[in-house]
Amino acid sequence: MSPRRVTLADVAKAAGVSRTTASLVLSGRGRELRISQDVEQRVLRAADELEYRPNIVSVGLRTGTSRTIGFVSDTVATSRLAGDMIKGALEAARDRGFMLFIGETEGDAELERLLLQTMHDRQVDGLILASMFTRAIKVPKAITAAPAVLLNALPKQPTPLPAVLPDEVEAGRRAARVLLEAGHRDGIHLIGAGPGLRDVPPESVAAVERLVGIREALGEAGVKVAGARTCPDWQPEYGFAATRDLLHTIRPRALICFNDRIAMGAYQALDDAGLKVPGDVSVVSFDDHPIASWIRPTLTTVALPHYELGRTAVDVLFAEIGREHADAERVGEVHRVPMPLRSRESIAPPPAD
Amino acid sequence: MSPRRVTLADVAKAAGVSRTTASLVLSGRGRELRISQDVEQRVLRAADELEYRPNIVSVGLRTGTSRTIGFVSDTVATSRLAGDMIKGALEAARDRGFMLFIGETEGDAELERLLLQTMHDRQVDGLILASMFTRAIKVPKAITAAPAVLLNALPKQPTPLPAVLPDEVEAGRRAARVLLEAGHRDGIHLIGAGPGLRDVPPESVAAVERLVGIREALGEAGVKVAGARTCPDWQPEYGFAATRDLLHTIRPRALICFNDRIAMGAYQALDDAGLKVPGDVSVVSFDDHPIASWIRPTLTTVALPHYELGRTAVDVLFAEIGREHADAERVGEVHRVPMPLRSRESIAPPPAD
DNA sequence: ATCGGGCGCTAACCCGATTTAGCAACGGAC
DNA sequence: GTCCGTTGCTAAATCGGGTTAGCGCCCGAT
Repeated sequence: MSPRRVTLADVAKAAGVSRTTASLVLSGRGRELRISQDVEQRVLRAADELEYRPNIVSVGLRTGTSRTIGFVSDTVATSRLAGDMIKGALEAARDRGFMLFIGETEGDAELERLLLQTMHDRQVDGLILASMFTRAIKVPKAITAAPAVLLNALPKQPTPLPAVLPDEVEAGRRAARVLLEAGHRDGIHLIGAGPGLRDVPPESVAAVERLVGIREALGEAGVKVAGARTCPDWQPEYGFAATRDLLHTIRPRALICFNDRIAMGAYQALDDAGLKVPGDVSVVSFDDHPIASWIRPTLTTVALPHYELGRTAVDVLFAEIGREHADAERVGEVHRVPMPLRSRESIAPPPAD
Repeated sequence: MSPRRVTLADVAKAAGVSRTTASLVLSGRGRELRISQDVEQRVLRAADELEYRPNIVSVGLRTGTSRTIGFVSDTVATSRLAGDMIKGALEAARDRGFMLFIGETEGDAELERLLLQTMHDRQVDGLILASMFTRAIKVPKAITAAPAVLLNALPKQPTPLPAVLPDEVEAGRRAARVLLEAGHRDGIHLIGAGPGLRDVPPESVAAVERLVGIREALGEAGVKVAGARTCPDWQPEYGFAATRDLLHTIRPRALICFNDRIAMGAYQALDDAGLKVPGDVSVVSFDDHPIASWIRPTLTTVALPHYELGRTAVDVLFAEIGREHADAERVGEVHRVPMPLRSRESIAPPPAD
């Protein structure tokens, strides 16, 4: 159907030189290997006229490199939350002329093994092992065959793999400070986790770290958390239930919700109770999910920098690929990506009594 | 760092046969080419013991096939809406031992050209050209080098490429019928598009087709659309504004919103006006965006079958790959994937006057 | 004894590039 | 005139498989 691809041999013939010479010129090593200007020009012109493009599969076979990286996740591509992570990785890879293989394991270890194998069969130059939610994962043994980076995940056992994560602790501080700066000192309640560092959903690294940051910032200001309700899952209905229950006992001045979906549930409960955001109650949250700008009033939230996370993972991976010798003893550094604050309408000074 | 991969030569040596023989046995052609049981067993055992896995890059070079398909979209991976499309494609491809290259063009034709080229350089066996929103696209010339399928997109000019699309017309009928079945005959208003077929956002195929279906189903029942408001963009704020304006003039009995984000805005406007869903006003919508089950009352909506769309695209693509000769004269069929109704709480019989 | 034919396997070429080793031609020094 | 060093290029091996053509062997038939 399509005309045969132009190969290096075609270019060489058109330029009247050997394949070797054509290869040398096109790989830029012509100068150092004393190819004459004349020949160089002929090769370049021929390649240009024939619209020659090297067959990457062939190069891959010879050099063992494929200009491809594998992006393996539990459910990142799928989940609508972290699509930007892929986008960041995609663009960073593209900047270097690399393509991305995408694979999903859905948490299945066997599937993960198979997927990593398939990627190695295709000679990927590196791997990004991503998790939808920040959490500690068991690093599969099969991964050691190529440079790799953990994205949004921490290794359960120490490994030489670097990890890229959002700076959740600083995010927690940031959320707390927003309230402090608006003048809040009393009646600050947490919805989703806390008050203790063990009162968190299982496996949620983000919960613990956000909590640490919140308590740190409030503590420095001499402010105490007035109360906290955990949610078994960070979904709107649990945020709604937790807030409704809270309102039965007390009237808060401000809520720190552990994510935007919880905040959405909280909005509904506040609305039911006839309380206005932010006039009666200020709300700050985390993630910057799209709904944060859809609900009314729009929600102030500390954003998960998905795009930057993806980009950073690729950058770190390329540093890893560039590294000469993998040192099995080395413990991978942890790169923290800042979580920016998105200031919107849900915060006001506390109501005068 | 990692020990060298086991190659076919290693297996052959371990089994005490030639590479040819090993290749024949492992590709299953041993029987027809009269390899003895004994040798066959030796080769299989050696391959097993050495954990031999064929190098797909090498196979690709020889056979011109890469067991890989390219998924090129404007912003599908990115956008949180259609991640399931990728998931469906991913799983369907995996079922056949294929991997997915992901690429995004962001609507840039030059980027698209480059991306398709890069994919061809990697010998992809087929391409899926996907669009975030259903729309007519200009099919790039570069695509003809491999079998391809349009996903969620229609070609502007006739092409031999098949297309996979959601069945929006039937979805429109379905939405209308839900209201009819609940007893609604009057006061049905459209938010987002209509009443005329030209009253739609630019380039939106979905709007036109949904509208066709809605008018068809209502028409068959002898019911007239009471009114309609277009929205320049299908976002919550426009749905809110359109509904608020509508409520200034009239009190509707039911709303057909053209997507869930518009419906979310409509909910807010109804709430502001003190109207209850579904007691005062029933609401039906399209897409089954996650918020449809987050807002209260939960929203009845006709779902975009993203997962199925992705799967179907891959299935159609494989049929295309299997096809012997590409017939340039053929006009690609259009495959319509049903949009299922998600019945929730937002519909009730019209209030008794 | 010779020939023909089926059986069981392998040598050798191919895919499209990179890379190593080395060859021919030329010029200058002795 | 010989030797040596440069210059400018190429033959050939290589990556890891798939595939074609055909080789040796044994057996039965002539």
